[in-house]
Amino acid sequence: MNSLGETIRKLREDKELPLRTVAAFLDIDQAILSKIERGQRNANRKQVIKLAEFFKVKETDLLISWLSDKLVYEVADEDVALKTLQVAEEKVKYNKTKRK
Amino acid sequence: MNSLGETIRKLREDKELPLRTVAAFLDIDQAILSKIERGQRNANRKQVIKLAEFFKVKETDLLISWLSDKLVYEVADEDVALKTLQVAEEKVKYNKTKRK
DNA sequence: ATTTATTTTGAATGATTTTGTCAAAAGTAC
DNA sequence: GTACTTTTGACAAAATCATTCAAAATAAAT
Repeated sequence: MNSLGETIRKLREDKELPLRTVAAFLDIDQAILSKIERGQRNANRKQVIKLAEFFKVKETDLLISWLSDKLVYEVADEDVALKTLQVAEEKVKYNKTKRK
Repeated sequence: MNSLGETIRKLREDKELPLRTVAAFLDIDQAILSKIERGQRNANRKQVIKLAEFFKVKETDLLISWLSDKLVYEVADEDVALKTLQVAEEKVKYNKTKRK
């Protein structure tokens, strides 16, 4: 249930790699990676995919972690956060059946 | 389970009001309202609140509808959409307990 | 069917947000 | 202390988003 940032920081530290190394692989400045790891910046899809490749973890897992972070952020200061997520879920389910 | 746009279009048509009238109340161009009703543009919070006032419906209901639309949009083309929403839900729940 | 009212579209513009770079400051380990 | 890593914040470029406007399309009324 960790954020993407926490997840990749742990992966990186377990391998004892500096930000520099991972950032180079992603082709971004290490400052950005630092911010991503601490949840100060959002990664983009390409970066998430490359991170999965780099750390050899399931791409889908990382994508879900990343996307759900974005959703949580979007409803963060709403007291209707939970309700909103539940309604969104129903809408997605409904769209699924509807589409063809 | 309707989108915000569908909801307010119905409200407006039931009262047989032109876009112009509602748009004037919101202090926006009618073109924008037209787009909002058809889901081509996102409303902002202030507009949603004014819409609730105008149509005399529960502000919270409209806000949830609006916010959930945004979430659905964000995960729309993901095949992990549902999973993502569920994970987001867990994260929100977790944050709730954590935050004192 | 012509006129009138309403709605939709899209191009242009402006504002805001996002994304990134860089260099200096802060922190860690030796 | 020095060397290395991480964090910070100012700044610029790019991308996204909101808005306006006028014209085109649609619908309604007579």
